[in-house]
Amino acid sequence: MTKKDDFELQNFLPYLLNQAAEESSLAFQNIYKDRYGMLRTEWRVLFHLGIYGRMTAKEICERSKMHKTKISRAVARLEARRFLTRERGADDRRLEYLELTPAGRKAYDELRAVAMDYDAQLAEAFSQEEVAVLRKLLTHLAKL
Amino acid sequence: MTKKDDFELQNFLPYLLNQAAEESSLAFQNIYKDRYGMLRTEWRVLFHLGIYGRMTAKEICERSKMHKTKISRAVARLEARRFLTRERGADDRRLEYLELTPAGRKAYDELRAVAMDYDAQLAEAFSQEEVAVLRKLLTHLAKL
DNA sequence: GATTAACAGTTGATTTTGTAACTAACAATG
DNA sequence: CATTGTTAGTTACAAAATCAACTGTTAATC
Repeated sequence: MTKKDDFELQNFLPYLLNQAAEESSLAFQNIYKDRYGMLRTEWRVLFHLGIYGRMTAKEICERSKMHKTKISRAVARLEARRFLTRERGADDRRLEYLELTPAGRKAYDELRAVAMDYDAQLAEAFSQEEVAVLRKLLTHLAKL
Repeated sequence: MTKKDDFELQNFLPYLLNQAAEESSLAFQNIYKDRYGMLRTEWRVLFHLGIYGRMTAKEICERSKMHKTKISRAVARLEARRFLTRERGADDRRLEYLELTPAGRKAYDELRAVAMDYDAQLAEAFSQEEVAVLRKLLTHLAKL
């Protein structure tokens, strides 16, 4: 209850990031979960494919830092819903190229709109410059 | 592989936050897990008590947005390690006031140092102003 | 003051995740 | 071209998360 260290809280970046991510995910989740019944892992995979287009699970793994089994299962669920297709690599048959179906892209577009709404709220509370800095640093931290 | 939407990625704040939080947690985890054998939920509870001092599980729940069962179990583990003590509220016996023991505070102090090292790395890559903006906005997003 | 509702926290059942061991495909070395 | 190693992805099992139902306590209403 009594604040002991308030100032220093600002210095705990891993803590702050977790707090902020959890908070935003919950808010975002309230919308997409009811409407799309999609788990966090699933929309993250969907976003990767939507943003970058056709790619393999390995590539999603490297970019997202998600565990490969998590991706494997999210891909299976998204495939079951006909949101993506898999295609074995012609010259390397270990690889599976993933690509959104039209239905998958539609879901992505809708979720993208939700995410952009969420972003728009930020713009109201902060200056353009501040939001730009936030995005720049987050992008760096996420090592995209 | 082919980028389709690169520009728009910057707009997906919930996505970016998750990426950044996951990445930073993994880096942070490599240090604290081996050294302290502590789970993410546990250090988050520890941080709350370290930062704010004595408080109830309910308050941690509200601030952290973590699920109350997660907190309940993290508290039990931290208590088993003698990192905190519980005390029933005198006038409301439903409440349990949690407080770090000296050992708990020691662990917190050490983890805080790790977190601050992590932060220091950021300072090398970005200007003071940028980092300040990042912290300000994350604090706002986390609704502390 | 008895009864019903609300709240703090825990426990148990189910779901999701992580770890490690596996399959299948390719690459490198002898 | 056989053997050994490596890589992409899956699966089995163990750990941890969520959800719902529970205990014990306080507050509200009759």
